[in-house]
Formats: sequence, structure tokens, C-alpha cells
Amino acid sequence: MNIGDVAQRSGLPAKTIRYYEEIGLIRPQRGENGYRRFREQDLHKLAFLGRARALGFTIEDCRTLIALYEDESRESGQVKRVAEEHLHQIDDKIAQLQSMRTTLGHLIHACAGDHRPDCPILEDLAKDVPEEAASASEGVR
Amino acid sequence: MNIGDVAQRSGLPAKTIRYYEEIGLIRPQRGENGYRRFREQDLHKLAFLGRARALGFTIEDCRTLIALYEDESRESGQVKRVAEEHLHQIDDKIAQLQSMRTTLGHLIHACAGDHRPDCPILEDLAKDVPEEAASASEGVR
DNA sequence: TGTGGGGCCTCCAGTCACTGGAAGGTCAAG
DNA sequence: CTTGACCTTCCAGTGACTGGAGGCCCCACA
Repeated sequence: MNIGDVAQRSGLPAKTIRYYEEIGLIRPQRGENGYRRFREQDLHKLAFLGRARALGFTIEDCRTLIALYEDESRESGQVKRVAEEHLHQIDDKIAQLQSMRTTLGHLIHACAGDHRPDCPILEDLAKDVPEEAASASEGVR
Repeated sequence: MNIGDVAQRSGLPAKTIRYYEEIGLIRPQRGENGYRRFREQDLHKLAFLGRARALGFTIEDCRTLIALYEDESRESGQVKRVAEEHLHQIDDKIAQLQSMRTTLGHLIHACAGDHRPDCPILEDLAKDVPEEAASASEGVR
């Protein structure tokens, strides 16, 4: 199989597959013409990667998960730990986004959205800076 | 005010403030020693930026919002449109994350997480590739 | 046998919004 | 005069790709 075939069958762009080789996630063989030659096991691994990425696992997580997958003596607790860690990060992100969503929703609701210049959204963004410089108010990054 | 002062009062890291100058969001003056000199209006703008960023607006959105803020003849509808567009993107992201969350939650629930190697998480990730692209004879899912 | 159009290759640059660090100038206190 | 905090610029790196240039390879068709 050439890269175009695996791209189609795995659903991953050829560019991404080359990138995965570059960072050592896969090691396809090479033909005499220099073309990558993929075997079924490569395709399998790419599909694994595609699904893990679709669940939001980082590339490093994927590396770990593949290593565990190939390790006969793994303990499912190891896998579960990685997944739970990731779940927590997803939850954090959702919470952060929902907080933004709430605030933004209120502001949008309060804004007439007409031809006049008065706008609660801008007014909120331009609120005065609290004068207590010393006390720390930690923002989002 | 030097950069350290505005950093503290705006809650933004000095690095970020320098970056904002580099991309033209702010234009602080300079002292004879080469230090940036910030006025109250610069601080105000940085606070505006900090809040907009905390709501998840992109830098380009921020540029637009500041321009609207400074434009006396703006229409609040313009602001509202930007905010609504952004809200949609937040909603999309939340939906995507919640979908991941659901799947991942199921998998984690199904995984014993003990010393044995059997793991539904890995099994799911390693599911067979659907034969859709190559053969096109099988039924779809 | 030539030609045209894919497909494949590598390498480089860009994305987004910072962040870290090196190397060095400036300032106020002791 | 030294120390140390603060400031400067410049360069590189982050994550996970993505786009594009320039060039080789392969096959079908005339």
C-alpha cells in the first residue's frame, strides 16, 4: 500500500501520516523508488492513532497507549490512569468554556444589536481596572 | 509606569504585553533609557484585552473589538455579530468535548483498571478498520 | 515513443498566542 | 562600587499539523 491508500482507509491525511512517521509513531518500509510501503499492521496502528486523537488524546498519550497496547504484560490500570487523567482535562476545558459561554451569553442578551453605538459587551470589556494592584487576581491564559 | 507595573495591574505577563506591542495591539511610548512607558489609557486597553482574551476571543477578534470600542460611530450590531460568531464556536467546541467525554467515560467505566492486561479502552481504540473505502460492497453503519 | 496527469518525495514556512531563555543595558539602594 | 531587580532585544520552542514549492516516478493513452 502506498500512502494514498492508507490515507483513504485510515481517514488520516497523507501529510499527517508522514508527520507521524517523522515523530516516530510509525515506521513504514520503503520501496526501491523511495515510496513508503505500508503493511496491514501499519494501517491498524494508524487507525488506532486516528481514534485516540479523535478522543482528544495528545500525541504523547498516543505513544503511551500504543506502547501499552503492544505490551502483553500491561495492566489495565495503567491504561485507565491515562484515560482518567485525560478525562479530567476534558472536564476542565468544558468547565472553562461553559463559564465563558455563560458570561458571553449574558452580554449578548443584553446587547440590542442595532444601529446605535451603545453596547453592554464593550462596556463590560472596558470595565475599570480594580485599584488594588497588590492583591492578585489570576486570569486565564 | 514601566512594564512590570502594568503587568501587575493588568494581570498580564510582561512577555505578553511585549508581544501585544509587537503585533500592534498597543503602542506604548518609550523613555530615554529605551524602557516602555505606559499611560493609563494603555493600561485600560490591556485590561480590555485581558478580559476579551479571558472570554476566548481571538487576537484578531480583539483587534476588531478595540477598533469598535474606539469608533464612536459603531453600531452595537457589529459588536454583537462578533460575539455571536464567537459564541457559536464555543458551543461547537463544547459539543465536541462533551462527545469525547461521553465516549471516554463509557470506556473508563468498562475498564477494570486492575493488574490484568485486558482493557476495553485499548480494545476500542484497536477496533478493525471498516472496509468501506476499498471494497464498497459492505453495508454502511 | 512521447505526453499528460496523477501520486509520491523532501524541505521549508506558517499556524496561534504566547513562553522560556540568553546576553546585555539601567537603576536605586547599601 | 557592587548587587540585584528590572528592563531591553532576539531567537527558539510549543502542539499537531497544514500548505506549498520543486522535483521524481508511474501508468495510461495516442
